[in-house]
Amino acid sequence: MTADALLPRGKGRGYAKTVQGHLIRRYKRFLADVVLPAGDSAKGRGSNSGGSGDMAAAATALEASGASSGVVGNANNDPRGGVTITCHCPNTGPMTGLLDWPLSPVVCSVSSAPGRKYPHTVEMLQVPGPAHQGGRQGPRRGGAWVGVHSALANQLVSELLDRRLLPQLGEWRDVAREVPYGSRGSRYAAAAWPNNPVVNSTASASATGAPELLPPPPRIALFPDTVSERAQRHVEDLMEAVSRGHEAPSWSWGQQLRQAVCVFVIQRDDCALFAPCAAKDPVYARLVRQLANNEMVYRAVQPVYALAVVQAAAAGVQMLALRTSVRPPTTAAAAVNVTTHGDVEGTTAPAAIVFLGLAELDLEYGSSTDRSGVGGGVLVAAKTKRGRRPRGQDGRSDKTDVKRRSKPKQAGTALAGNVVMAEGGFEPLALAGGEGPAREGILPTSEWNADGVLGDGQGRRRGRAGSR
DNA sequence: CTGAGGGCGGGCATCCCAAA
DNA sequence: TTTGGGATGCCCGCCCTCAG
Repeated sequence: MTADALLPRGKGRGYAKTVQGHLIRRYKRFLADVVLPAGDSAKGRGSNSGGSGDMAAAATALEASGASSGVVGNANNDPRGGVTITCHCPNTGPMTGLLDWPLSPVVCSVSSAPGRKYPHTVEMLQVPGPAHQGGRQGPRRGGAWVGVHSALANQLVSELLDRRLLPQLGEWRDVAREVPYGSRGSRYAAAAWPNNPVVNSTASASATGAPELLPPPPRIALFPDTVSERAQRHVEDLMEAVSRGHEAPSWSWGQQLRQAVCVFVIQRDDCALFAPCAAKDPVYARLVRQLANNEMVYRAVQPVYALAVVQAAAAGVQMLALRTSVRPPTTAAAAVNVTTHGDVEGTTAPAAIVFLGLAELDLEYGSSTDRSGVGGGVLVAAKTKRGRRPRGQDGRSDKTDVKRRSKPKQAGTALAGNVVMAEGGFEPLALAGGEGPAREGILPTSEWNADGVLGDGQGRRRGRAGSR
């Protein structure tokens, strides 16, 4: 296995200073309140410093007081023994499964960039270890660190291309970043040219759902953890690229695209598998599955699921899942020399994220196994319950309008484990478990309710922070 | 070099309609 | 008239690209 210390470096994303604390709450999408040990406040500290003792004391005080809410400012003295600050939380998703426990340990970077309202950025969060998966014990030890910074995935792929750490893509000479592609103007993390023309679409995947649903072995990292129109658009663009021989984009030095790669970056090291999350976004899962079924290339470098490899063809979209280990800069593990391969020399920490190699893909999770269509609900373009005409041109007054109308909840019909796609006829998708091959640790579809979440109705609420 | 604008998508206040 | 709930659209902070 290859272990290569990667980010932070380059593109101004270094962690010159970090602080460790405990997450109080995440709210307003991009904000989070974090309590720091007394004395740490907003100054930050060098990446090699410690301070876990003070932090634990602050956490203990918080636990004793039962703190879980309360409005705080940007760096206020907290009467419970610590200092509470407001941080920027650069994750666009609901962070499903990561916010289920109070006072999770977090690592924040401290930026000196002028103009920032909140200098702290939440970079990673620790989830419970196996001994705590069944409860809500608060601060815990030994759990996995999970990277929550979505933009790191793009940077990671770019850096892997720079350092020739993805031999599965063949050979390439030039690399372009943030390349626009497709008729809808999507941007992609990187493109490599020539030898093997490549478009990379990256997605940051974290284990979705309550962790107790995904016990080891094996844990499965699922993506997306919400309905993501953007993720669907990326997959569609890649499919279009390989199926139609898309005209040469501006970054391709005049050559036509022939190969596309969809890269998933798993920002945690406790997941052995990656799978598209049909439960959260059945449309996206269907598209990912089409990449394999359309006789496009699907290469599982670790061929655990040979049935997926069968779908490989001469040319098409390649699916890659990258395992990474996210580590606080203060840990000893991040400060050691790590082994690399090829022409890359060993790197010394501070490492925020370590590339471990490729993860196994499981495209059969969420695949179609039941074509009876029984119990399905119409997902796409469901008519509103009251027949109200949407305002604006094309019936779409803004982007959120589109997003909301695609939500399964508005279909008005219980999904009951199967989702019927309105376009292209009926195509039931068996969600977790279902009629398909049972996967240990995954709840059967009978446990899912009409929203496609846990049967007790708690899953939706658990997956959201700052709900009303 | 600087400023404008787009993208990200859930939160939230408000509007609006159907049913009681 | 009241109530409940779906629909609507702005807001949030940061990063990046592009135009001037």
